[in-house]
Order: sequence, then structure tokens, then C-alpha cells
Amino acid sequence: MTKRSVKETTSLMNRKTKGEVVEEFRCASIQDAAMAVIARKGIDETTIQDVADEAGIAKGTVYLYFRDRDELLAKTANRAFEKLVAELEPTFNAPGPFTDRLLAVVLRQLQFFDDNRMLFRATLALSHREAGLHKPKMGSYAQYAARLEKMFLDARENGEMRDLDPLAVSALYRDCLRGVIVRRIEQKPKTSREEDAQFIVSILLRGIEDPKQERT
Amino acid sequence: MTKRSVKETTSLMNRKTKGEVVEEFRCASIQDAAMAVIARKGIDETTIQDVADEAGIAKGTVYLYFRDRDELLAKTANRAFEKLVAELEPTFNAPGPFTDRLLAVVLRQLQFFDDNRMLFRATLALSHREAGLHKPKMGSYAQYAARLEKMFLDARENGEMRDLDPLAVSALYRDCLRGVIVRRIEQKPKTSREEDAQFIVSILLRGIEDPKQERT
Amino acid sequence: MTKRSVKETTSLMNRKTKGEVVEEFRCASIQDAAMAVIARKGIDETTIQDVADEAGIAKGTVYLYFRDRDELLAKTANRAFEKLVAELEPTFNAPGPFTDRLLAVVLRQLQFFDDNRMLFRATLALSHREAGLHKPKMGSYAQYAARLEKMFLDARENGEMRDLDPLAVSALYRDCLRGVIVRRIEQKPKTSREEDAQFIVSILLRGIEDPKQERT
Amino acid sequence: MTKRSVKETTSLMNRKTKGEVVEEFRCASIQDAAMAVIARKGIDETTIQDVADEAGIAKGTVYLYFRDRDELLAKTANRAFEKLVAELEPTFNAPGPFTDRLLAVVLRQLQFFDDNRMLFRATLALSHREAGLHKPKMGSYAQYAARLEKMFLDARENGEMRDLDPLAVSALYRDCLRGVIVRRIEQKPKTSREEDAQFIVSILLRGIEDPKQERT
DNA sequence: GATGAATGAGTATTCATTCAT
DNA sequence: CATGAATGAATACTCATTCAT
Repeated sequence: MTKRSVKETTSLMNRKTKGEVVEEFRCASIQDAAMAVIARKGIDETTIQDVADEAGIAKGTVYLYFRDRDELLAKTANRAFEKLVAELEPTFNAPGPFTDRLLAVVLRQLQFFDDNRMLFRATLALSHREAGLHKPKMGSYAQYAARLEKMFLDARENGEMRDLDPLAVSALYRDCLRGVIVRRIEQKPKTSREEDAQFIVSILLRGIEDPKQERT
Repeated sequence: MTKRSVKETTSLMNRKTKGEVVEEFRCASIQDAAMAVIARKGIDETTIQDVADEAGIAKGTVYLYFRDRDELLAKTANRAFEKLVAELEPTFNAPGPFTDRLLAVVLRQLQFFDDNRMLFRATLALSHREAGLHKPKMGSYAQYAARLEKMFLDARENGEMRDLDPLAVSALYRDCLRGVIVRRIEQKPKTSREEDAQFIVSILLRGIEDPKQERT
Repeated sequence: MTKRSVKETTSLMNRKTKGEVVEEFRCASIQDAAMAVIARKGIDETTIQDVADEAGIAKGTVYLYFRDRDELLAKTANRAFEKLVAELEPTFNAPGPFTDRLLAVVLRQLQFFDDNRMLFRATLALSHREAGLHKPKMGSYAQYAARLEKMFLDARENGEMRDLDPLAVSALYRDCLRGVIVRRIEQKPKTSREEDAQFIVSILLRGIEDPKQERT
Repeated sequence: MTKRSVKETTSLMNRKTKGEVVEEFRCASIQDAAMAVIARKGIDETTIQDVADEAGIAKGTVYLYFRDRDELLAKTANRAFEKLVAELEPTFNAPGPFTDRLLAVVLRQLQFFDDNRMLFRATLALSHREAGLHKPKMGSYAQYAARLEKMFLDARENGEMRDLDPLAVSALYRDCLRGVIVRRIEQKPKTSREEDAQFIVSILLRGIEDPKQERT
């Protein structure tokens, strides 16, 4: 068995070739750099040179991994939301009553962006862009939205939410959270994460809950 | 008495010099043109040439009325919100219970932007920018926000809202409305203006109302 | 009658406005510069910056008169052949026997490019390009070719050329002339213009003449 | 006896080392690839990457066999003309009258490029370049030109051509052939190879033949 | 030897801003 | 005042060449 055979075998075993690993690492580095720059300068002021400098590589290298500026931005947007979805997934799946889960999700999301304001600024800047561009399968933002919607759908089926459109509710939820996070980032947050989460949840929950079901 | 005093005096006499009138007219034309272009192309794709073309004047003329691109954008943002505030003012001041007033305001605002999507797109695109730039006295957006805050403050004092921070509530209100309008503009609205208004109000109102005061 | 009316009237009178004159002058300057640079460096090495430098203007200015590099090159090609056609026209139309006219045309063309080697290099470099690009009406090169063809057609009708396809003959004529001029430009010409012209004509004329008609 | 001598000896024995064989094969592959790409895209649009892809090797490998892009192009030009010369050699050396030989050469050359248009396009694109670059011994194009010249020199000595400069005549011959082939390649040839050959020969032959010697 | 990732100099193009008319 | 021609700084993208593996 030659070396090459070994390589092919390993490849068949779902283990990534060295090249693939390096490639992914590079892509990730560049996207991280892109997110950092976007967070700092805004999306339209972000040049390829900025990104390359931030990543500590040459400008041309960026083009080895991304066709052009647009592809870099699109894929970076996707990646930002993938991180968010991955971060929230455990909380979505946690057991317990809807009320608690909602609060936990809000809190987790606030925490996530408090921990990584840069990412939020980038995420925000990129969220509009994600709409228009390449949708292989489903954009990560759409995935995030869909996951939220499911949470509200479940709540309705469990009689924890009155007869509202889960799609519309999840959209409203995102609107609120978006706003709160923006304010937390732009102004020095005067209120604690917990207070902000409580505030949102207290309003939304009362707003959507089934009045027949009394709060404890 | 200096020249400047003279001018101010005339101004106090409510008579504008011909020059001032022309100047204001020009400024307004240019800003209208700017809003139209921004609504169409987005803020970063909007060039001075675009604005000049839209206004039917020469590029250089823009610089007679605005120091540079940034000043034009800042003043245009201001103007956009002034229009909004003027539009809403009667509704804010209408008599009647808070519940009705809230619904009326939401409806009015939805209507305003349904009637003039262009303005909303521009408003949205410009809202972020307004934060960072020149704040002589108070930006029009801040005025709009303040007016909303007052509405909620009054509601709290009248026992129509529980003990929540009016500032935070007004912010949340804006978040929700913003989201709904964006969706109305980006997708063909499947729901009527009234339904959307009812939806927002039904959630927010339940969310913020004082449980001791039962809804009728 | 207002000033504006006057202007319009003059315009209607086929008199160019000052602006048009300036524009044409600028275009011509830039194309001249382009031809000079192309002659020196070849078409593919010619950059917009080169042309701007040669013309003594800023790079951006070029874009005021030509959409992009391709349009500049295409229009420059056209212009080069227009000059050539204009130069040859009197000779084509001169009276006298075909033999004399052919010699005169060859001589005139050799002279033209001897006087302006730069133009020939540019012409040569651009002749291929002319094929593919914008053909409003008829490209100047095609006009030149057509004019040649007509000369041979007339000759055949006058019995000064045997029954050959004028199109093919004119093509062959251009091939020969092209080659001779290339060699005159690339090597220091060891032979006089007259000798070269005589050489071409002596071969082509014998080659195409009707043997029934004896040369004098 | 040194190592080098050994090598030379083997060489003299007409046996090439394995390394030499591989090297020559690689060089040839790369040049073939280069010709294919040049024929397709033109010389200035041809990148090293294109050539490597066409050859199915890595880009860096090209640099193992050619110092740089220029050397690759120069040697490729040389090779293209070597093929042409080899193809024509038998025809040049064929016995028989000049008239027949000229027709045969023309026909053979038309055929050669009809069979291999790609090669002609490359040849054409490369012919200019050959002039300026590295001339080890004598460029293949020059060899081709020299072989033509000799044919006309012989013809003159045999009284089959009047007292014309063979150099100039061979140049004119090449001009004509070049043009005809270009037109055959660019337009769908409406005339047969034989007709085109007859056309050229009929004109050139009459043009250069000694009038004292009558055509049969 | 072969590879291809990394480099960076070079080019076309855009656009805010200035200024002579 | 108004104009719009001219400017040139800035940026996305290409590609020949090098070099570590």
C-alpha cells in the first residue's frame, strides 16, 4: 500500500486531508479578520486590504479563498449567523417551561453579543446583505429565524401562547432583541443583562401569553 | 449693530430676504433629491452626482449649500425625521384613552411609510448616521423618540402602563414598528395595515399595561 | 429673443457650440496621445495612465471622454483609419490611367506612414481590434478597404485588370503594402520609397493586368 | 574520462539519458499547451496559469523548464516555425519546374494551416515576438524565410524570375500568404484551397516571371 | 523534482472635491 | 451664483514569480 493509497483511504474515512484543513483554517482566519474590520469600520468602508492587513496576509491571498469582495462578505455573513445559531442551539433544546426557555434564550443571546460586540456589529452590518446573496440550502440567518419560529409554534401548541402567527411573533422578538442589543452596544449599558432580558420577556410574554393560562 | 444683527432682526420680523428664500428652496430640493436617491440605491451607493442629477442641477452647486457629502447626509437625515414628527404630531396630541392613541399612532406611522416607502428606506438608511453626526440642539430623530417617550410617560402617570421605564418602552416600540415596516416594504404585505397595527398594539399593550386596570 | 434662443438657433445652424468644440478637441488630443503611446509600447502595454501622461492630463479626465479603455482603443482605431482614408482620397479620385493611379496610391500610402510611423504602428496594432468592436455605420478600416476594392473594380471594367475578384485583389494589395510598410518601419529602409512602390506595383500590376492589353 | 564525457558519448550514441527524455517531453508538452492557449486567447491574454492548466501540470513546474514567461513564449515561437519548416521541407526540395514548385509550396502551406488553424493563430501571434528575442543561431522563422528566399534565388538563376531581389520577393510572398490564411481562418473560406493557391500563384508568378520566358 | 500557496506590484475605474469661466 | 471639466486619491482585482513543503 503506497502513501497515496493511504491518503485516499483516510480521505474516504471522512477525515479531511491536510490541504482541506489548512484551507478551512485560512478561510476562517480571513472571515474573522473581515468581521473584526467590519465591526470597526462598517461594511462599506471595509476594504480587502483592511481585511488582509488584519489577517496578516497579502491582499492577493484573500482572492485564493474568495472569488471577490462580495463572496467574502456573503460567506462571512453566513458564518456570523452560524456562530450565533450554534451558540443558541443548546438553549433552544433545553427542557422546561416555555417561559424559562424564552428567558434563557434572550439571556444567552444578550450574553453572546456582550461577549463579542464586534461580532454583533458585523452581524448587524451583514444581516441585510445576507438577504440578497447566494442561498445554497438555507442562509444561516434564515435558519436562526426558523429556529425561533419553531419555539413559538411549540409554545402555541402547548397552550403557552395565544393564537398568534409564530412567524410574526418570532419576527417581533428579533426586532426587540436587535434593538436592545444595539442600545447595549452603542451606549454604555446602564442596565444589567438580566434586567434587559427580564424587561423584554416580561413585555413579550404578557403580550403573547394565553390569558386563560395564568402566570404563576 | 452688526450686519448679522440686521439679518436676525429681519428674521425675527418673519420676513426672509429673497436670498434666504431661494437658499432654503435650494437646500430643500437637494435634500429631496438626496432622499429619493438614497431610497433607491442605499446610502453608500449614493453619489453627489446622483443627487445633482436627481435635483436637476450641477454637481458643483451642491457644494454651495452643503460643505461636503457628510453634511448633506446629516441634514437630510434630520429633514426626514422632521417630516415624520410633523406627520405624527396631531395624532400624539389627540384626546382619548391611551389605548386608542397608541393604536392611532401606530396606524398613522404605518400609513405614512406605506404612502411613502421611499422616505422610509431613506429614513432607515439615514437613522444610524444621524447618531454620529453634528448635533445642533437636538436631532430630529431624538425629538421623535422623545415625543414617543412622553406618550408612555403620560400613560404611566395615568395608570395605563405599569411601572416601566418610558424610555425603554418607547425604544422597544420603535424596534417593533421598525421591524414591521421593513417587512411591509421588503415583502409584499400579506396583512392589512390595520391587522399589523392591531398585532403590534395587542402585544405591546398587554405587555405593558397595568394588570390592575382591566382592558375593556 | 433670449440668449438661450440664440444658442439653440446657432446650434440648428450646424454651428458647433463652444462646448462641442472643446470636447472634440479633448477627444482628439487623447486619441493622439493614445496613438503615440501605442506606437511606442504596443497596444497591450498601453495603460490609461500612459495615455493621460502623454496627453498631459489626469487619468480621470480620460474617463470623461471615453467610457473605458476599450472604447478609447476602438475609437482611436477608427480615427487612425479615418486619417488614412482622408489622406488617400484625393489620390483615389485623381484622373489618369489605372497604372498611374495605383502607383500614386501606393506611394502616397508609403509616404503617409513614413511621415508618421507612429501612426502606422498604432494603426497596425489597432486594425485587428477594429474588427470586433462597435460598428456604427461602417468602421473606417472597412471604408478604406471598400475604397480600394472600388479602384480595382473600375480597373476591371476599363479592361485594365483581368477577370479577378476585386475584393480578393484589394485584400492582396493590402497584404503586400502592409508587409512592405512593416519592414520599412522595423528595419532602416535600405530602399527608397519610390523603389518600394515601384516594386509592389511592378509585381501586382503584371500579376493582375489583362495580357490582351499590352503595357506601353 | 569525465562524467560529462560519458554523457556526451551516450549522446553521440544517440541514446538520451532518461532525464533528458523526460525534460524534452515536458518542454514539448508545455509548448504545445502554450500554443493551444495562445491560439485560443491571443498572446497577451495567455497566462502561465492557463498554460499550466492546459498542460495538466502545476504552475510552478513551468518555471522548472523556462526561466520566465518571455523565454517560454520565445521558445514556443521557435518551435512553431520549426514545425512549419519541417512540413514544407520536402516540397521545397521536390524536383520539377519553379512554377509547379511554387504552387505546391503554397498549397502545402495552406493545407498545413487549414489542418491546424490553432497553430497558425499561435504562429501569427508569435511571429512578431520572435524578432526581438533570444536568437540562438538562427530563429526558425528566419530559417523559413531564408528557405523561401533560396527558392526565389534559384528561380532567378534559372531564368524563371526576372531580376528582382529574392529577399524582397520572398517577403512579399509571405505577406500574401499570411493575408490569405488569415482570411481563410477568420471567415469561413468561400473558396477552395486550390483556388486560393491558384489565385496567389497566378498573380505572383505573372508579376515576377521573366517576360522573355513565355508561360506554357 | 513537483507543487501550489503566498506575495505584491501594477491596472482600470470611481467619485468627492476644487476652481476657472 | 451656477456650472461642469479636471483632478487624483483610493480600491478591487490580476498575474508573474518565489519558495517552503
